[in-house]
Amino acid sequence: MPSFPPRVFSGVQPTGNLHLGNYLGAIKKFVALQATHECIYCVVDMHAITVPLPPADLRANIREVTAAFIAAGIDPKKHIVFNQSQVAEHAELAWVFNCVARMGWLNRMTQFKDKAGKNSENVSVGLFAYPALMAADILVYRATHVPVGEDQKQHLELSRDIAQKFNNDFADSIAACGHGEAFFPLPEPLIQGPATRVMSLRDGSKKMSKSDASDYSRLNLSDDRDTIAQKIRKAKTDAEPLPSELAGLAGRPEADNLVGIFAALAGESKAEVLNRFGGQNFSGFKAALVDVAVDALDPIGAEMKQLLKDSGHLEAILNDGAARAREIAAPVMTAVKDILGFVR
RNA sequence: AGGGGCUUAGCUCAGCUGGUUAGAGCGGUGGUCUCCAAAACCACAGGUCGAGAGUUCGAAUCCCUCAGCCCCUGCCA
Repeated sequence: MPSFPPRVFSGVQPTGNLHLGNYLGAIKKFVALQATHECIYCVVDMHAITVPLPPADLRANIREVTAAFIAAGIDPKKHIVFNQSQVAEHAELAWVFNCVARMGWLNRMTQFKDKAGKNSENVSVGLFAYPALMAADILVYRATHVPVGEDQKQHLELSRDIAQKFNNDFADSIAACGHGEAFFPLPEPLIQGPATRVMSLRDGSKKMSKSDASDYSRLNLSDDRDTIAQKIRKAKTDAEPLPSELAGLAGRPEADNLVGIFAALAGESKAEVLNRFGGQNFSGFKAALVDVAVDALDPIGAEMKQLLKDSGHLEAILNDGAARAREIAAPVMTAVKDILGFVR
């Protein structure tokens, strides 16, 4: 396998309010990677329409995710921030990958099975083909590293399968076109730091989700400080005081979750947090948690509000990012056409 | 395309042969309780009954048209 220059790609779907899970699980990591990698961060609006979404909502959500990227500290000048639909090469390569991927591979995707549920006959073809578009998102930049959460790992593995099958099926043509042994890298997951799986504030066994019926289940990036405080105060706990040791969190999902959130926001380990709060009541711990949560989230929310006031500025950022993304994607797509045998 | 079935609260569904302010469970919101929560209890909110037209004193319920979805049988590629 030849080596490819390192490049990070990741995307966030503009499908609803961004919450703490999105921030700790993705955006915060995107920010950190800027220091060490060339990064491309994409608002994947084409993925958002695999499920019904009113156009006005989609438009607003794209701006919101963009604002969150910037507010959280992503630098759109040094790196690339854009929305997917502006770079047609994503769709173009996705079609090619639809023809590389096998039905059987996609049938195994647990996220599809979850989302489709018993309505599997009634969901869009796009939802089924989603992983092929995701593979195209990554590989149209020949990205080598993808920061993903646990839930996206299976999709990334599929991207690797697609890249490998493409390299394999067209090996002769790839070599003949002067690309050596492999045209696409096999993108690797970047799962760094403690696994920050943020759970619902109402049920420690469920992931924090934008679709939960109760807004008390999540901390939104747009929540003001009073809302953050109220949600934490109402968060589910249990009857015991906090343990002093990590082992004491076993079987206590809600306590574990709150400690995990505290640790992630304060930049400490869970053990350090327990060292400090072990033996204390929840009311005291929650008060401290409100402080760290407000310190971490309120500035981002405030900056987002500012940015959202000027949609022209946000669009300029997206347009500029799209133009620079296209410069990378277009030659890759041209090479793919040559490899496949398309006449141009 | 033809035949059959379905469409009632956020979700799952009741509403018999037309009759007063359309219900339940779950979920949601508020309250009591609790170190904060949970559980429990109390209260509240939310539906133009898929859309439109019609019969009738009166339609979720009957007739017609349309749409969406599901199943079966075909047709085209």
